[in-house]
Amino acid sequence: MPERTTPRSSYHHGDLRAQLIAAVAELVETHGPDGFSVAEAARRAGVSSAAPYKHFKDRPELLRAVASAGMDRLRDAMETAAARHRAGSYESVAAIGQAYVDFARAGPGVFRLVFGLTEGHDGDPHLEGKGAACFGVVLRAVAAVLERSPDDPIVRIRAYALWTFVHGHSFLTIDRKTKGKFELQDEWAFLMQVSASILGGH
Amino acid sequence: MPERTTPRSSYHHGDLRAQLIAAVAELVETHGPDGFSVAEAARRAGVSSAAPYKHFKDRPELLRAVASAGMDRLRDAMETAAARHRAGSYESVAAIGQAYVDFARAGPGVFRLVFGLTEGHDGDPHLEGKGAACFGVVLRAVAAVLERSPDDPIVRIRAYALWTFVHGHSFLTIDRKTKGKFELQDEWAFLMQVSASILGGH
DNA sequence: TTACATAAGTTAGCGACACTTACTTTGCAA
DNA sequence: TTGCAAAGTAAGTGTCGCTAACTTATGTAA
Repeated sequence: MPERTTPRSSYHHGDLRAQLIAAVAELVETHGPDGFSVAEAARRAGVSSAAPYKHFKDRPELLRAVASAGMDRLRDAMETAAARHRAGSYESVAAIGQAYVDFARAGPGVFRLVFGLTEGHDGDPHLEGKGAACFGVVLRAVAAVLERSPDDPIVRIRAYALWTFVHGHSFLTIDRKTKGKFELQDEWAFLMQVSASILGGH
Repeated sequence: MPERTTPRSSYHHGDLRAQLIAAVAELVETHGPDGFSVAEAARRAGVSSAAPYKHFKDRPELLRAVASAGMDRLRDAMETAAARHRAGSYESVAAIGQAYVDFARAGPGVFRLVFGLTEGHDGDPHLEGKGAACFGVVLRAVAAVLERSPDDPIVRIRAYALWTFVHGHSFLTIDRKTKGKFELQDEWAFLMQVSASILGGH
């Protein structure tokens, strides 16, 4: 466990904000969302325990920044995954779902943070905007399949149905509630089948 | 905000364990999972801050007890809901889902606790058993619809698909990510449609 | 180049909390 | 009645969140 990633030569750190976010993301992953402390993150970045408060108002704001960064990575992963398939194909939709699940599996702590943070942080417009952007990726993919506008209610409700499915599967997966019900290749088949079933439904 | 529910007459409390669990459940609901403190719970129960440690090893064990009690209530609600409909009907399955969502909406904090606790509390056999019992309710209902054994792989996978759907919808609902996509009566129709679609699928 | 406002660090300290230890009160069983 | 274990208390330790007051570096304007 590295006490400090890059030893500091000067009085000023230069990259503290980003390093704090990274440290917290790591801590959340290993010690759980409540098992992290601002002090410990500061220690890892090699600064005093008061330094973080020059960059973040308080502990929740730091957590929110981690969640925000996580959402950026999630949206990026979804977009990349979708782009690997023909627009309008079931595969493109399933791939988005696969990226979602993979993201959750790769960082359960951050994933939980991203989707469990609305608790005390109600209605942060910044975070809500990023959430909407993520949903937008799904909307566009579904719209392409159905050959309709992303604003069409039918598109929205089917996209939502897909989202709930994938979201639930992700959560149950990282909570280990699945207990060997699915193997890796089965998961892709599962996602494809669900996508087709929801998008092809009458 | 009541400082103490039932004033204590004797030195011994008599019902501290249960009152602590109730106090924590309330605190989790209002202040979030990390916004509660053992000290505050003790204060509400009218005892010293050291008293809880006569009943619970540490903070996580107290949280686990709250989650465990929550799971009991959830399973009970699911069973009650299922019993209100004919065994083998789609309604019985949808009703289980509705009970699940209602439970989440009624107590988002506890719900999140129940399904987010596997984080640091990996593999508590007690909790896992209760989780399996909840899934058992779904399994039996699905088995009745499909007229197969609850151990049949087909039953298990369809029950799992339903679970992911309802679970995802619950989470997105309490996270307010739905933003007026569904009204109350629409939700029942949604659950019925999904149940029929998954259980009636080829 | 130099002056200086400001950004970004520091130490010191307060109150709260998790948890321990040692002590006290009480109910119950022999 | 006595004695013991269960269940409470008070006091203390180390950590944490956060603030206040201070110091150091940096970029800009004269």
